[in-house]
Amino acid sequence: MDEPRWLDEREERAWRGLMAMQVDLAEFLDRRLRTRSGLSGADYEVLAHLSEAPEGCVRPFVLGRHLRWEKGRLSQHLGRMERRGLVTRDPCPTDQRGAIVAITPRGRGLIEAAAPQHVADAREAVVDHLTPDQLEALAAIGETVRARLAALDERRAEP
Amino acid sequence: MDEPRWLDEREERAWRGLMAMQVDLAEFLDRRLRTRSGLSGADYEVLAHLSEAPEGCVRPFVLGRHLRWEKGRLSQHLGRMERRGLVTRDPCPTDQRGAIVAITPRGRGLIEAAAPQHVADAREAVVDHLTPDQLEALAAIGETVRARLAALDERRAEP
DNA sequence: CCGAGCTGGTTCACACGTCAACCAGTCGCT
DNA sequence: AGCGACTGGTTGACGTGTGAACCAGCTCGG
Repeated sequence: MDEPRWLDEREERAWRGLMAMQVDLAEFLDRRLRTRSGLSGADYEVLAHLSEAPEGCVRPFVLGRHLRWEKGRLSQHLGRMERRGLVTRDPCPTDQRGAIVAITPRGRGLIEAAAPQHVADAREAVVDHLTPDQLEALAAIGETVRARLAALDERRAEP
Repeated sequence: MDEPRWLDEREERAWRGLMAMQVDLAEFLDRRLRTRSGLSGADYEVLAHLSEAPEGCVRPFVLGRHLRWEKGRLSQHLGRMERRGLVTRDPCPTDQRGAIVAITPRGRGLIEAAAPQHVADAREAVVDHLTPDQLEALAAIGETVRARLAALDERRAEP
């Protein structure tokens, strides 16, 4: 276990580049979203899902599965969004313990205004400045890494 | 402004891949660090910088510049780290208003144990599973994106 | 039909980040 | 020397994420 195998120069550049890009990009996107639309990244994801759902309403646990959020987080975030009038929560008629979240007109208005802006941000920061080859490479890398992480997660789940 | 220009399929794959990888990877690294070393990502970065400094001590504002953290954040985080005995804060002899942060033996022990683990995590999740070409591509992409973000930031700074 | 266990949700305590206000010490200009 | 601007740092309010405890309703085997 005391055989570190440090990164060589190429690996170091790639790794540091990835980490730095990750931080800067997340910060940029979140700030843009927040200042232009008054939404956080989390708000955006919730509203995006909700706006695509038929009738604009979903059971929270379904939302949680898609977003891969813990239920506590989701519950709290929905509470805040409800307070801001982006979303409503009503008791579910078919399951007495459950709820049903619906997007409000206000929420829909915000997400519909925010979405094109967000895409423009993605273009401005990343997409429009990479070559087709780089886009392909990025997609492949994302694929690979996510597969690795999923495998590592599974192995942890069933010892 | 109502000309969205949505992403085509290639762009969409790359963008979604990047976003998903970003979330999963951050979560993975942070969890590994936390469960194996009891350190958060933020702790790790602070201790890494401190352990590389001569004498193991630095002025907070220097630390802040390198990490690109806001000063409030840094101050609070150092407070928490001090409470946990990872770090000490003493008044600076040459500047009466300032402080000087030093890593404790306990902090040094933790970071020295954590660092090889962290590199191993980086390998396990990413580095070891990409080809040299992909590593090059990743470095170049990171470079490009960071340059873009820096340019966008500058433009905001001086209208 | 009834109790054990599961599931959907909420809540609490805590760690963390941002922003703005604030304080004291330092610097620069006259 | 003195005053205003700047700088290093702390603090408080608030939004957000994690983990665990908790509760009510559902479900399934005996």
